[in-house]
Amino acid sequence: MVETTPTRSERARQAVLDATADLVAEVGVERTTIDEIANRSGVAKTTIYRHFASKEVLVVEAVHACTYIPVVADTGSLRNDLISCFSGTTKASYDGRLGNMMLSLMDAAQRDPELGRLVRAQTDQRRRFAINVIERAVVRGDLPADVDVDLLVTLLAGPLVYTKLVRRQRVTDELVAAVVDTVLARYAVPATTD
Amino acid sequence: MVETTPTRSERARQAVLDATADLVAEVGVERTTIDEIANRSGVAKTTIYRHFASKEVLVVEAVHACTYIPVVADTGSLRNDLISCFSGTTKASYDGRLGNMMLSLMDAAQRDPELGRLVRAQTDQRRRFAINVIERAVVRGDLPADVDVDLLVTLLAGPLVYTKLVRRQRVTDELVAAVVDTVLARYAVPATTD
DNA sequence: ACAGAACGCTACGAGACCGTATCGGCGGTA
DNA sequence: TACCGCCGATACGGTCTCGTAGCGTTCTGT
Repeated sequence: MVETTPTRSERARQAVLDATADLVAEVGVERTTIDEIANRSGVAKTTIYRHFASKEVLVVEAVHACTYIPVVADTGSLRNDLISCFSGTTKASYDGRLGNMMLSLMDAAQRDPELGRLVRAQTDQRRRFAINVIERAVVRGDLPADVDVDLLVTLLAGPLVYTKLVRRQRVTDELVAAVVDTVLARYAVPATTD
Repeated sequence: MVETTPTRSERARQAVLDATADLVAEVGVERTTIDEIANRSGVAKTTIYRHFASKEVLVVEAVHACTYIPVVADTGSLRNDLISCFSGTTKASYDGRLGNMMLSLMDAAQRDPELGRLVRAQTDQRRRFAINVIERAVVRGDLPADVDVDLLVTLLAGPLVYTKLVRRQRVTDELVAAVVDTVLARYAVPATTD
């Protein structure tokens, strides 16, 4: 990652992407307008269209640009790794802009194939982190070999996503731990948990 | 419920509400327009405004009108009641129109207080069914008295909602049973489940 | 049958938004 | 310094949507 001085063009482009992400987080995809992006970013509407072919393309790029990848620990403990995984995912996904735009994004994704792919890729990636943790545990023998990994991830991620998106409550570390412990109680070898 | 012959006015009103609910389910709250409602319903736009003050009011009423209440069994078995509860809720909520409009509704609810209240009331009602089942089980002694009811409902509802709204997969009876069994494994008295 | 209420149709003004054209100005480079 | 590329500002045409007005038509109860 060499830090080059950004050109004028790059600065404008970045300002536009930032303003777009902010706006999508605030008012949703549908209510985000090019004129307002121009106001917020200080970049002229004409210039925006020099960089992005349409509003849809811009939104996709802006959302894509603000999805980043959390770091998941590998401590050798299934419980700890899962908590790390879901805490990280939660913090990355649900605090700040990305969290605020998720509902609007998923809604818009129902009708925009490009956004649909983006949201699905995002979801799949989140799940993959958990799947990796689980598969490591299977290898270690901490989980039975025939465990339904897909179901397990859903049992873990579901309550957290539901808490955030539907109930609109904060996903605390306590909740993450409670969810992990409850679900593991079904599968895991008798743990030294408590 | 005496079935009276609907007046002309009532027929128009109902047609409008129906078309609105259809449209919201198809294209979402934001993209639903009065003109299209007029086309679909066969009711003139002028008449729509004679019945409903604004688009927002109409949408709220239309959505409200298509939320109905599932019947939850009371079999005396915690597992069976929970499965009945969540199967019923799932079928009522996530098949058909209501299921298709949930995402758009929750998104719009972030910015429309009236819709927000509606969605919250809907969510709370769904949860209350499960809470009732759980509290009956506590009274029977099938669950410890100090069980965290709120957490328990979240653990049960979360994976199902997540499957439907985020993963966009069908919520099968098998999934409901798997979720219930997994979560109960943590709390319940050793069951005769399998 | 008749009067009043309710509806349908067409047209309209106002505002929001999209995307483009035009032109003047600033900024990096030879 | 002179130039070319990129940006900013303004304005515009076109479309969509809301909500209303005017007027003729149809229904409903008496």
